[in-house]
Amino acid sequence: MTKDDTMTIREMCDSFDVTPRTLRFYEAKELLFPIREGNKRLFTKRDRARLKLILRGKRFGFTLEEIRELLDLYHMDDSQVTQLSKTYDLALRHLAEMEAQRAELDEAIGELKNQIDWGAKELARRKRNETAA
Amino acid sequence: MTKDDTMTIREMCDSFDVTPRTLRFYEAKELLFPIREGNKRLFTKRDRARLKLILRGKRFGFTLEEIRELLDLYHMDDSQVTQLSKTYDLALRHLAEMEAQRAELDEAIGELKNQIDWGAKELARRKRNETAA
DNA sequence: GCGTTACATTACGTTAACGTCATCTTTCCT
DNA sequence: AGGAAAGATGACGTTAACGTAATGTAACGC
Repeated sequence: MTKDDTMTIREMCDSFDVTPRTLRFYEAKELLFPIREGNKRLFTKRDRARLKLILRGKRFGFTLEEIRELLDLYHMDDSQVTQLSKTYDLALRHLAEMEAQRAELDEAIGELKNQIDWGAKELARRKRNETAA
Repeated sequence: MTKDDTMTIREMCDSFDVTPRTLRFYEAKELLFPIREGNKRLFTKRDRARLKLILRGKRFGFTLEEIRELLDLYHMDDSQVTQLSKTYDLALRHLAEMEAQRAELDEAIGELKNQIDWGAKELARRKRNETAA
């Protein structure tokens, strides 16, 4: 990482385990805004923060478009505050969605554990029978 | 639902809020196994249980292929127990993945709440300034 | 000087998960 | 009988999120 706190595309790829194509794609979709030095991209701290959120959002099953809208909340400067309340509503909806997701995840984990217990017993039973035979 | 506990494709669609195309697609992918009466599909209780799990899995971001493998654990009869330990391992991996997902989800919810609080304060500040002006 | 990286742009290809016709039976109603 | 209604099959279309190949250029090592 250079002294001016920017990273090349390769450094970004190594840090976040993504391909160059992905970063260029995200720029085209206006999720990232690397500055240019000549024609080379330089990714700022802001880009890195955004990318972290993008990758997290993806793991939760949000689309890039949904993520793009949410990112505005995290990186809003004074000049954009006009849109704040709209974004604020969006964030609340996402929060509700995520908490519902967590509730269902808890339930699913419980059920899966039950099945695994059943599987464990089943394995034990088979072993007994083998030994007995 | 008929007396023999089966449902037509339409009843399934209404119950689970999916399209006929989706159910036929899942059958083609061997996720569901409706029986046939003439050429009409009849979905059993087992199909309904599987569909519920399929839709849940999708909400958690699993692919249909991943889900298909997991379904075997939930619907294993004695004749299939040979593959049990393989499926058991798979289930354990999925469980680990889901618990990791929950941990990250908790963190993300926390951060999002912070941002929302910031947004709420920002809105309040703007309102004060408007009133003051 | 010049070859090898490192990066760029352009453009066509790919996979998953269905959507959307178009065209046929089967069945039920009047 | 005859015409909707429900369901089936087959095939092509669509979107998201990149992959991949072709081609071009700028800087760096020796």
